[in-house]
Amino acid sequence: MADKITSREKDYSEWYNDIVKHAGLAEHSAVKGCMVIKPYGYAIWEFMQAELDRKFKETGHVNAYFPLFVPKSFLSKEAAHVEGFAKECAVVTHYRLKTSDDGKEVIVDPEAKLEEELIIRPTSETIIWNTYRNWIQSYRDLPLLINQWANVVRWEMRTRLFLRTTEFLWQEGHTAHASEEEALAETRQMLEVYAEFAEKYLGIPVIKGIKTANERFAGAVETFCIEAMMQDGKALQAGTSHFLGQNFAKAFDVTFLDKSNKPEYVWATSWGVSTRLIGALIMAHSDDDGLVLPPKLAPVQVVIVPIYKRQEELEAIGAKVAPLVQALKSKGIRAKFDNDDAKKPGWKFAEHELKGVPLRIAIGPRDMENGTAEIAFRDTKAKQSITFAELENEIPKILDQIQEGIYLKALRFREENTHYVNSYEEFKKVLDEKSGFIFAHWDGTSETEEKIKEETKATIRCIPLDNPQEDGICIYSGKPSKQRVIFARAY
RNA sequence: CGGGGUGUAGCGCAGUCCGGCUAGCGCACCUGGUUUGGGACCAGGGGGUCGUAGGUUCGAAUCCUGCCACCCCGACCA
Repeated sequence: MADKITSREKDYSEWYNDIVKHAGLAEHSAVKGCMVIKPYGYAIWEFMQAELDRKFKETGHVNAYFPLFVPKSFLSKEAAHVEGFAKECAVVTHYRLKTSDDGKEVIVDPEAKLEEELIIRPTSETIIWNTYRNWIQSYRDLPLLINQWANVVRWEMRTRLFLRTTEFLWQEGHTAHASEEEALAETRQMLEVYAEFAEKYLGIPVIKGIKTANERFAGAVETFCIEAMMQDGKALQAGTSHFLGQNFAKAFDVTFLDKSNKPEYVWATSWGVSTRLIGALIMAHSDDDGLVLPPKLAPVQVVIVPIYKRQEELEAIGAKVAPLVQALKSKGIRAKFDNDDAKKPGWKFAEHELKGVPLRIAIGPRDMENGTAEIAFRDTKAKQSITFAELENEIPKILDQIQEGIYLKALRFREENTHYVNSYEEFKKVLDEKSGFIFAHWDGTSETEEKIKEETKATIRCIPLDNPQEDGICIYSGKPSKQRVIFARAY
């Protein structure tokens, strides 16, 4: 195995970068903080999109598209919202370029200054609520259940491929409801959609919870989230669903007439997941040999590598394999016969491991004689011989088994790295020596959360839903507490 | 924005300290041959404004100044 990939133990960040680069997922672009998502990485995003889009439609949502640009004045209409995003907005000030007087370069035409600057959306609540005002008049117009697939820009100081880039791709759902109960139900429903997607597709176990005031979305009344654990024990927020109350309805004057002909402000939600999920996928499952993909999101699920000496042998293997590939494709399985004559088997093995292909099948002269094949599992590295005739029926089962195995491995990892502590000393010790999720009592104040963050870099990731209630004392302040919350260092 | 590091062929690097012939190596690529059950081998070949702009010098990848980009560690955040 060529040492293309830095080991996780040696340098976790480098390992992550190596995976992204060598598996061909993305690369840095000529624009600071922005990435080029390469075809292999984008294919994974497309599988995510397809499944999420299906789930959104199934729950009654429709897609629409709103502008990239937001008038500056819109952003300032909701106080908490503007405060949350003001520091990271890209601003368009001019609409024309011209050639400089010496003819050597292109400059901004000072004559072409915009009357009102345009913000490149960091999220679309404002432009959408400004639009919804015109769409909503009566309770009969509700609920309004819209999603959009879009790019957004947040001018972060420090970026990391997929995890935090200046521009990223996401979906943002924005819904309007006639009652608080209904909006809350929608918020919870979409959280469930995300959680199920994370566990069934990404193979990543997540904890559903509520954010504390410090971590809440700017402009939300309540932020729900799914939190995942990465292999270095750090937490990653994998999706959020916000109950916005009537904050944006009031800011943009969105009212409806209820059944008794009384004007009421609309209740709102918004929810989103982004290309960050690709980063989660990498950090949850991959190993020192490369990417490990759950079958449901793998662009190639099964690769068949022929082993041969002479051209006739390759042709014979090709002829044997073609009906299998066809049969698998008709079952919806993404199978590939890697008959590239320029690469040797060993090279192909390494390459497909690097790219995370879940299942590899090798067929050589011995197999041709015996009517067998060698199957190799990417996730466990296990290899075994199987009769060729069984492949067609076994492969779908094996892929399901791999999908499940990846999830269970991640779940076991999370359980092994979840700790319960009862004192601040113990808290700091566990955080430094073991990392992971720490369940501890907290007095419920922002001040305490702030202090702990300053001193340890750990934040409250969430208060789990259906959290068991138990009396205890806050590890920091010693004040009484009714429940434990999850602390962790986070991405 | 602070601290540290890097920028030389598609990729990975040496050369830079101490300026000097035609800028080198591995991988990849092209041609031919031998190979093929875990990143094959031999022979021949193509590919470079040495990040960029300026300066010093007879002469700059090498010295000086500015700028740009990226990586790692912080602060900010999804």
